[in-house]
Amino acid sequence: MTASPTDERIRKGDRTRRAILARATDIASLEGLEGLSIGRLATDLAISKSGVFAHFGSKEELQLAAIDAAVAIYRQRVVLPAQSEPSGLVRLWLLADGWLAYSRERVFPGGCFFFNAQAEFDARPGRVRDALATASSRWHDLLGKAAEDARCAGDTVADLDADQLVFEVIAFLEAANGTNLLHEDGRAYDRAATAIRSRLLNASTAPASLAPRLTPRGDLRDPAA
Amino acid sequence: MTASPTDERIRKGDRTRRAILARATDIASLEGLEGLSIGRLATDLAISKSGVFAHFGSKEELQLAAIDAAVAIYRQRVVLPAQSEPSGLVRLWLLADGWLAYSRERVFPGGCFFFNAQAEFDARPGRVRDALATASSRWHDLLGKAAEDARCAGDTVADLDADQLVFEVIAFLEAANGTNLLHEDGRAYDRAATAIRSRLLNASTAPASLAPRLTPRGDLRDPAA
DNA sequence: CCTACCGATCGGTAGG
DNA sequence: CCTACCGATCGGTAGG
Repeated sequence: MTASPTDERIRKGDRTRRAILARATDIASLEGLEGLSIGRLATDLAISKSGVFAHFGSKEELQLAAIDAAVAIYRQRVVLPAQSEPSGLVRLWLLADGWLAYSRERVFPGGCFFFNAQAEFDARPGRVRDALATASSRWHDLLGKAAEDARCAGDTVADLDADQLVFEVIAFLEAANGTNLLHEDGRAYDRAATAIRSRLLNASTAPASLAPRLTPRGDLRDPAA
Repeated sequence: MTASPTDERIRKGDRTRRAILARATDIASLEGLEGLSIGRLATDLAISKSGVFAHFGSKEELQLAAIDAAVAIYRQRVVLPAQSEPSGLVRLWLLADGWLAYSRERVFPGGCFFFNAQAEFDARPGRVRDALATASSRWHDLLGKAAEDARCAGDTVADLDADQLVFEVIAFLEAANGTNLLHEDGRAYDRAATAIRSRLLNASTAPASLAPRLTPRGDLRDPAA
């Protein structure tokens, strides 16, 4: 069976929707989710304003769809690569190091999509803020689970405060992103990696054997360097 | 000599300007420096739009004036109270603890003015971004000077990396502000205070005598509690 | 500080 | 997906 004209039309609609969202997440990372305007998206993509509008129905729905799209990219880029790692502390490191690469390599041109969106909406009640808070909680929980796994496996000091550790790790990630963007200072990523490595070794019961596994991403991709 | 009509008019103009900027910094902390609109300021203050406009000449100048006003409040509230402290490490603590109080007590209703403004402008070149980068650098330098003072006085380990310590302290402050705003979680401030205290004690050559001086602000104001 | 106005852009709608 | 349109609001100006 060949594709029907209806299938074709649906597929084309999906492609347009994806193109809109790709542009929307980029713009939002640079100028904010509120700075995102339907008219500008239309101009950039050379379609009509109402053509963009029809895909979402309101600006708020567009913002929510952009958040979903950004979550999917984040999952692919930061979360998935670390999921097969069995050791909690090493998984925590891979997640953190993957996040630093995600920020440094400008997967979104304005730096971490969520960093900007959260600062923008943290004082504005509504569905957008709720969606951002949920995404943030999931990320916290993912790191928290890795820390708890490590503790249950006896890889950390018995009285490890997993929430405190996660708070500190995330603080370093966001500070690296923010400092790098505002001051164009690449050392911020090194400072964050140093701080996180130090915290993980401090929590570990076997720092000597953990240390060589906390290598930066670049070393893994290019072992000859 | 009594005040001339001209003096009177100048004084009234100053009062209006101050009222505009007080409102402007509050709005900007909640909705961003770009979300700040001249028309809305005029409505809120019950004066005409061009009346607001005349004080600044452009929206960018209004934004720059709002940053200056926020810097003055920040100085008064966070920087000055710690300046008389002779010990570098204790001064660093007082600055950090004062910052947490400034965020927690919502000196600006949307949390730290600079946290929001920096996330908003860190990817937009221009005078506003430059002013924010300068303010950020001054804050970094102020904390860095306190750390260097401590090191020169022999209060820290000899090979202390002052920039690394400052990076970590600021990371904890901003994470506390962001987490508290997005999740309405007061524990974020305790986590930041715990983390900073731990870092300072770790850097100190005399942690046992330093520890009792790293008390939270509330304890100082109400010793009976 | 005011009124009155400008062109541009905003989100959103009607009708196709 | 389109054209054509709506009221509201934006930053900014003219003239006082």
